Amino acid sequence: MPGFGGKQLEMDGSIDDKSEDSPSSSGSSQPQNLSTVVHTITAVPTAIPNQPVQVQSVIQPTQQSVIQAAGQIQTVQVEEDGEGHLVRTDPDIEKRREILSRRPSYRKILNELSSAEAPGIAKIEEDKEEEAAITSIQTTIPSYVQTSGQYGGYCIKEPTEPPSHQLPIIYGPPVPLPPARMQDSSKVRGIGDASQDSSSYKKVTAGQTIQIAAANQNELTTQGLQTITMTNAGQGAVTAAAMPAGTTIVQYTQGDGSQQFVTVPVSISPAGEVQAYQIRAPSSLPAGVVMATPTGITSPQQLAEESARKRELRLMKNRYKNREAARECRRRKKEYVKCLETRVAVLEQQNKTLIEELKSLKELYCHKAETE
DNA sequence: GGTGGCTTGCGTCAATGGTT
DNA sequence: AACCATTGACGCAAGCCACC
Repeated sequence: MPGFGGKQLEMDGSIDDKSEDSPSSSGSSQPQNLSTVVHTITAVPTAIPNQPVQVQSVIQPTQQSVIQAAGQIQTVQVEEDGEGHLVRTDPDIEKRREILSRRPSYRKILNELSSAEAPGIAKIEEDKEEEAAITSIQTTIPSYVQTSGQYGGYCIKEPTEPPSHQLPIIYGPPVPLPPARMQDSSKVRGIGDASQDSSSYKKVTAGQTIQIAAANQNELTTQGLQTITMTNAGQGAVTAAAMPAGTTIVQYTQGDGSQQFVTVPVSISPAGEVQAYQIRAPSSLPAGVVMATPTGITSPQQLAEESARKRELRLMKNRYKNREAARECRRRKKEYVKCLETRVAVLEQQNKTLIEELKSLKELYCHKAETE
């Protein structure tokens, strides 16, 4: 961190470099979120021992500024000029202001701390290379496809971290599992949170017929879906679970035997018929996820259902990535907290040392005064 | 043993700001 | 505008510990 090793102020860089009484004379050029300037005044001795203090005169508490902006504290160097003014010596003030205008991230903060502070503190690493090398995700076949048992749903195993562009995302409804399998419930996630009402999910048992008709047959042969062949109910491989808001997850088997799922807004008639929908695979969706768009939506209810379906699709898309992101975020946060704790320990130790030094100097002074 | 409180970690969603 | 990265908030589950 720039400024370590010298007399430091924790501030946002908005100290006026020369003005006497109006430290905010440069405020007009500051980002708007720096408006909450705290004119608390304190000095922070450097955390790095053996570094020369650059300010010769003792800076009184009233001459120092701590300015917090957007939750981020920046440390800069200042020196006192001959007239008792604080003069900032940090050369790239503008850069700092730019940085401060952004939302702080644990990665940035910790990296700044690490780069300038203790060499022992490791930087938060960028994305590891091995993550890009992982290419597959294990999936298990839905239990209600594998067996004719009473429990529907399927498990998703994620032993590795596939890159998003290769992720064959497979989603499914919440799974009511027998007690013996509930021990693994943390790995069983479906569309919607487990906390959501699963009563609206229903299983279409083998033997029922589900027809999904494409408005344009070419729609099924675009965007990498050339190999799709639906297995029909006669093979017992087509299942559907009605989602909230009238959408439905349809699972089917491709020609190569792999499982695929389609979310469609479906109203299944008592006769088991399904309305016709366009099926397409937008490029924005991960591999393995196709989107079905109902044709001729007119009523507000249908619009609401459509928006709910779109929302679910969006959440589907983001779920896996965000899971990984949350892990990383938590890891960075922990590292950041550890770093802060280390820094606190260093500063406490230094404070002790300074107090001792002050004591001995006082004693020396008193002793000298007595002898004179 | 079992029960309740606490901590920790995880997955998910939403909000926000940056990037393309 | 759409997409992406980051992070706070929330709920849940598991582990731990003290207490009964």
